[in-house]
Amino acid sequence: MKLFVSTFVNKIDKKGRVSLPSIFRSALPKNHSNEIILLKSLRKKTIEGLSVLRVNEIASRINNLDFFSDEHDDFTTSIFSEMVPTNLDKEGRFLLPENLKSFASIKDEIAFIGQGYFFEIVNPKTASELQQKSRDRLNLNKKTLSRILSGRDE
Amino acid sequence: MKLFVSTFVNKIDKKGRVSLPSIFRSALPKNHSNEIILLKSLRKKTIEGLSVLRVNEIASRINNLDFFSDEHDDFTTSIFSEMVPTNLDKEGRFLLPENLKSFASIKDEIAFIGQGYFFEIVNPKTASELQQKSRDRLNLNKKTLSRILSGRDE
DNA sequence: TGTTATCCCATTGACGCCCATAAAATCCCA
DNA sequence: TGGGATTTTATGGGCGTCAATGGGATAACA
Repeated sequence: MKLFVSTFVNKIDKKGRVSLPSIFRSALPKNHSNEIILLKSLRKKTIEGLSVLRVNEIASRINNLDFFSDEHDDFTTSIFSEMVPTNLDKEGRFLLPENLKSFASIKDEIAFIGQGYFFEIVNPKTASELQQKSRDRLNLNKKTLSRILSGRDE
Repeated sequence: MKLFVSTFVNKIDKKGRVSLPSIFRSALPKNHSNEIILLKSLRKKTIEGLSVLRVNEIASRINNLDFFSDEHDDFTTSIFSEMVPTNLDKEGRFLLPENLKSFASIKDEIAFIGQGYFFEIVNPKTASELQQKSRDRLNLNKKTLSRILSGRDE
């Protein structure tokens, strides 16, 4: 499946390396199968993990914005300038830079949260909190919930 | 039949494996005939079993939501991050992860309840309770029942 | 030349593959 | 249509493979 799904908790070793979960690795595009891009989330204290493919999509969306708008500048600054391209080693591990670790309050264990077209990196406790809160909010909004899950288009 | 119908109770062996009932296996799409996706139900303490096909449908519905809405985030988190893609072995068995077992109070026997386009996984006692409740509710609402069964659309 | 990143090899445990068997379902033919 | 023969299904268990992790050694870099 070419989607990032499921949740995994892995350890950070003494050298600062973490394994990207195997099924996330297999969701990366074949021609960039050992490259991911890390980015501080704009809305939460989490790190987003993106494939090269995804970054290109984001780039083209930004490209469609008016080039001279403030919005355009804000996006290019907040997003492109903050991206951290990262390579996986032969075993599928990568290094999480210190500033990103502290941004997401990550110490020695890290949770990978599949979000479909990208994934989130947080500390494990935050992961289950985020999941619980999302479920609670959806249950308050049953109409939408059943529309999505049942397939009725309205 | 390309539908999940009927109810079955199977055992979980020492290694944690369960057979997916044969006719459920034959309801899986041919190109993903040994892959199912497990998902905690958003409404009940049960597990839903989905085919890849079904997951793709759900994914595309989520994709149609406003990309920057909180609702979108809640869905990607509640659904993508909690999906458990699972492969069947050559004998048609799969592993039910511990956290899902405890979520649905499953020990060493599990009931598969056909739901048409997906199936439910619960413990056998819950299965018969659920079935009885559904029947009771339908009987209280005979008008709807006959509308559905006769095919009149209103 | 000290620090950081990558390679390479080892270990461990989980999972998938293979083979076996008994019970159940299906077939088949008189 | 009955009942034995054959196939399929559910289940059990051994074993090899792969993923996650650890750590020494080498290479890149500043």
